[in-house]
Amino acid sequence: MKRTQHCGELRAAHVGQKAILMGWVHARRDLGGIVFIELRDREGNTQVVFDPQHNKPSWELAQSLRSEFVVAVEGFVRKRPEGTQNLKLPTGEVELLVDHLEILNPSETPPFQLDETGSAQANEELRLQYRYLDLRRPSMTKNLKLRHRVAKAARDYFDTNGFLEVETPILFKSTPEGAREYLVPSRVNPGKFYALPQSPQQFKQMLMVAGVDRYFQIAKCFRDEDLRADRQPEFTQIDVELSFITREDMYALMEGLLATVWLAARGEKIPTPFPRMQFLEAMERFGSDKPDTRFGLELVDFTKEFAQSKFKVFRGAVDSGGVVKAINAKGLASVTQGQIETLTETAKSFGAKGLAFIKVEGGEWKSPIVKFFNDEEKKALTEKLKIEEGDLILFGADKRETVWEVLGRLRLIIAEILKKEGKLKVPEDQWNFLWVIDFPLITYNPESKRHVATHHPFTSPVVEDVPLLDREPTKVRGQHYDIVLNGVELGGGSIRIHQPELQKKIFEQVLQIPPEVAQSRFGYMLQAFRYGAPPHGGIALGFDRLCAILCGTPNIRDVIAFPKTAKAVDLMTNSPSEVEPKQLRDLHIKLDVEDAG
RNA sequence: GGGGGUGUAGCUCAAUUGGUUCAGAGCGCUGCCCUGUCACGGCAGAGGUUGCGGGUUCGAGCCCCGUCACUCCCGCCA
Repeated sequence: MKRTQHCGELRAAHVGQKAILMGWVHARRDLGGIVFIELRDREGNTQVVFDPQHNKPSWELAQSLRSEFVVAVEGFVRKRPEGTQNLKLPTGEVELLVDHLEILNPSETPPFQLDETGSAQANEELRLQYRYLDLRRPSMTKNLKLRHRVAKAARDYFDTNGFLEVETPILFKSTPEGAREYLVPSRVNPGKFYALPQSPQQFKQMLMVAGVDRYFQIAKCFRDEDLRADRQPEFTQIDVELSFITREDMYALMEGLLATVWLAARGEKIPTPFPRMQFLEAMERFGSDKPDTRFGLELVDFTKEFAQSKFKVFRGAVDSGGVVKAINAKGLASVTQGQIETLTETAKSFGAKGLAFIKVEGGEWKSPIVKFFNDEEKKALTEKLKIEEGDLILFGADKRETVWEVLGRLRLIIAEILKKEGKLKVPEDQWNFLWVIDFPLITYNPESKRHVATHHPFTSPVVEDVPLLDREPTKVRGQHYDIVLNGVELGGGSIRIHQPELQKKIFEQVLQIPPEVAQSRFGYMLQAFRYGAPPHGGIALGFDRLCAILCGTPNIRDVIAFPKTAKAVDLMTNSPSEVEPKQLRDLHIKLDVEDAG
């Protein structure tokens, strides 16, 4: 038997034709005299009918069918009797009357039910253990398909625009800057290791030196860091690099890509060009470099107003060079003491000394601090925060970075609370794309007491800021850009340094990497740049995150066929696992762990 | 490394303050009945070391300690 159609294909137009379908028994409805089977494959469901008056042997065999049996059915397509059409199914106008049934493979009773209309979904641990069953569920199949369509649209887009897809090595060199790497021991080079790439960054820059001009890759990347709902140890990036471009070229290119992808995946037109926001503005208004601009709750500055305040906490912050900012949590005066405590704890965990607040209730400001405010200060607050009955005002007064961080986090928490209480609507299908630009090239890290690259050390400074590199490196802006969507960092990139002297200066003078270390890690790069490296720049988008957003799930595991748990374990294959002593001997590795197997 | 949540039947969950619903419901599963169902229906039935180990108590699914797994967050992710 050879399959003639898939299970989502038959329509009224096929009525009268012979058809052979193959698939899984999705549901069995045995009415005693007549048996209905809903047959499922990747493309959909079709009702097949076993009628003893039509074909007795098939009907008899159909008694033994159970969930998830794999079967082939041969029969003819007929219109369902009047009144029995199922408008919920695309194939619901017709059914297949079976002449011949073949059980290709029986199935044990699945550990969880695969239908999605009935009982609630099984927990994720079980789903991951039996991922091959979980992926049969139509909602997961839908995610796999959407992911494919996005990848296909991206490939076509890049192809149309003159890009070459080039694969880069998975076995790479260890470069301990940045994320922790997965190491791979080399058998033929005892004691030496490869590392799996955190990204193809250095290779794609070498491809530019190689004259590839326009490169892209849908690239696997690896980071041995702790996981999150939106972070897996191995993940996929849409990786892009071009020669002879400016930032403006990059914005237009990526806007075109995302518009293409949204059209392909969701059939939606998204407006381009995307708005742009400077890093400083994002931090001042939203307390985040990836602001969700779908709702307000913006940070409002009161540094000037409280510079002479009698309230010592605010005045002290201003006197020592800090800022005073506030947000109005509209309608949250109903906040409980417990919630205030939680918010205060959150604020403290991000470096605040406390959390000053005002509840506006019953026409008065209820707050332990309001007695310190004079009329002018109250007036400024009322006007700039548009204070009304029922509002809750939260303050941050500290170093400006601390206030950004604290109020930025509180803003998101408050939005969640307001959403739950129905006081704030954040549309899920509104797409607020945003370029965040003009990041500082260099950030001072107080813990290591040295300057670090905000993005990565290959990012080119803004040309007119280069003279500041020696005197005030943190004032230098980088030619870096992030693409943000609804508060999620979709990706980022930069125009790169292509001059060997400037690159060497960044490594050695600014980032204080010892020359011999810079030479051993990046020497080949500095050398390559001496052989006519074109000006170039690139970007990388988080492909899993992109797909998750398009699928409407907050969890990237839902768009990855075989993801790992929060402890980086694959529950289906039980990896990682112990290895044979011989394997370790071959690799010249001795273990130093308790309970080693 | 730290903090929060969860763990009871194959699955999803319930079980008032520790004590007459000390193990229950729906779905699934098994058997029987049923010729137009599509969340089919009806009848009957099987199925439990309440994650694991300890402790407190006259008595623990519930309280305490430890541990394991999953999950969310912080740190981390150039």
